[in-house]
Amino acid sequence: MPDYNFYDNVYDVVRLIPAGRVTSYGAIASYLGSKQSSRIVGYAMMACSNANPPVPAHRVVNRQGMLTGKFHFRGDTMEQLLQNEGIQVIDNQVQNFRELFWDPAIELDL
DNA sequence: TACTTGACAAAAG
DNA sequence: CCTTTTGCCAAGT
Repeated sequence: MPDYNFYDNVYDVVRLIPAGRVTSYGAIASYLGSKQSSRIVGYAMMACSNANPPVPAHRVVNRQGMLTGKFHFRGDTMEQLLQNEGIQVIDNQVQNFRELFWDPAIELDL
């Protein structure tokens, strides 16, 4: 059971993201220990649809606050989900991203 | 085992 | 602000 996979680690962090907040792939990767693994985080998100329980991938965006993976969603779009949590999204971009940013390395750790 | 792909990030023009 | 290039790591073929 203690099979520590990179994916599970990512899912765990993403699930800890509070509603109304967003984070970046790099922040998660950095929290896991390797900021350069940011791509792997996105890769894990691609398979998040197969994860149980499902992770709030809509709260994970790139460093620009842009909804890069909105096309990978099925049914509801990221903007819909984010706006439902009170996040303003315009042109596939999170407004006030700087304020809504949630860094696990700062919020969780320490 | 080697090559390709990818929901990224940072730097350069 | 935008596009292009480079690096980086894991998974799939």
